[in-house]
Amino acid sequence: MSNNLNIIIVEPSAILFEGLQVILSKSGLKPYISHVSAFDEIQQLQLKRINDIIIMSPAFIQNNVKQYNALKNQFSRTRWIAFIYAFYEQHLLSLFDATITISDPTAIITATISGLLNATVPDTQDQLPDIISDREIEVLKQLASGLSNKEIADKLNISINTVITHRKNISQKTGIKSLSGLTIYAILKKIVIPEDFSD
Amino acid sequence: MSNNLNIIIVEPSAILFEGLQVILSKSGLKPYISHVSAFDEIQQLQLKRINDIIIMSPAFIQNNVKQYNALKNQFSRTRWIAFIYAFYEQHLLSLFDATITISDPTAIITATISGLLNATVPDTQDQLPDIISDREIEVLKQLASGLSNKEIADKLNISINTVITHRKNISQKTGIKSLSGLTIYAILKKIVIPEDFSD
DNA sequence: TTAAAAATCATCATTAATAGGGATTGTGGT
DNA sequence: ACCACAATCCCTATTAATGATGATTTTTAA
Repeated sequence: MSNNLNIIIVEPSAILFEGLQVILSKSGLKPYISHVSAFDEIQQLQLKRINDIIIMSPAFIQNNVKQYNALKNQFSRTRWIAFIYAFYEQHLLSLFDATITISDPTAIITATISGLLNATVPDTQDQLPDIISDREIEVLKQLASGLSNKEIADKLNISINTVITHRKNISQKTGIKSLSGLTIYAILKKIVIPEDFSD
Repeated sequence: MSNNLNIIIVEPSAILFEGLQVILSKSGLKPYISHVSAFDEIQQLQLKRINDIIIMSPAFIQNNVKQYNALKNQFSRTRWIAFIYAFYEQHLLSLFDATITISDPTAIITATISGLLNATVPDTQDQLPDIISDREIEVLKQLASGLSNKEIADKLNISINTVITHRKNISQKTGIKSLSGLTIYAILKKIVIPEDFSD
């Protein structure tokens, strides 16, 4: 088995890419590092070896899990490392083989990658269940944005009864009954972004 | 005026420090860069020149605004740049002279620093006002946790009328009427933490 | 080609919340 | 002593939301 380690960093931020590159270069793993800025560029790559590692933010796959799973199947020997600098849900992180955090010291990062290289390839093919439907997400979004059932009905051009039904289904599926709970759920699911409401 | 730029990066993350250092080195500003890991270490530094720049996360001053303001007074010629890789409230960011985001490209970062060096020193001494009272915060917390007016009344051992009044006052002070809006406000003000509701 | 979801709409009774208004007591500051 | 504000309480009318139950029409996946 060839020994040269090939790391692809998928990261639009110059700071993060450069920082990771420096840390990895210092690690003693002597990796060949390449850089792509966008998730879509991964498809153009040729990844066939067990020593291929992709490091990227879970943000890329957040609304793209299907495409990610397809890529994982296509590049079955590749190891995928989540590079975390914000909160992500556990089920998203569980789709990766390992995680690196922005605050990890060099030693931990090196150990994480070494650990991956020595480990056997796991084939847990967890699928994260997108519990709630597209329309329900739309309703939840409006809900978390502060609109009343009536306002949502008007905005989405549906009857208020439909909104109420959607809402009931959302509550049933998530087990969350309170509006504030649903709002927090919407934030955690990145259906709404708190920053957008700074006024 | 001496021309040598002195940048102190206050950043515990090795990745972020290294990344910033690479970007800054590439910038053409030819800075002398030093590294401290903790906020407290700033006090030990000797900063007297107008070409001293501190780059650090707003997280350091979040619960420490007084100490930060004291340092700003002590090192009055120093420029302070917020290094952002998470959401921070505007009033916190306004305490800085400039901001750098993790996703900023090299050119923007260079321009930000150059801009600071050419600008006159502003002396806006904003203090962040805590608009809502202790009891109101308590009510808001319960509200954002999903309790109804009645439940809050029972939990805090007050009448439901009092809860409603508190709530009215909160809405009046913040200008936010919807429960979801108040929930987001509570999250932004760190009155509740979304991660605590992962169930 | 079916069966299972998703998306739509509805009624009725009950409970919760909102928008007004007003009131008392205590405390900290000038 | 006075003012501002926090914290407490109350009322009424109106609007909004919930729970329970039911149904039809599209989509989607096996």
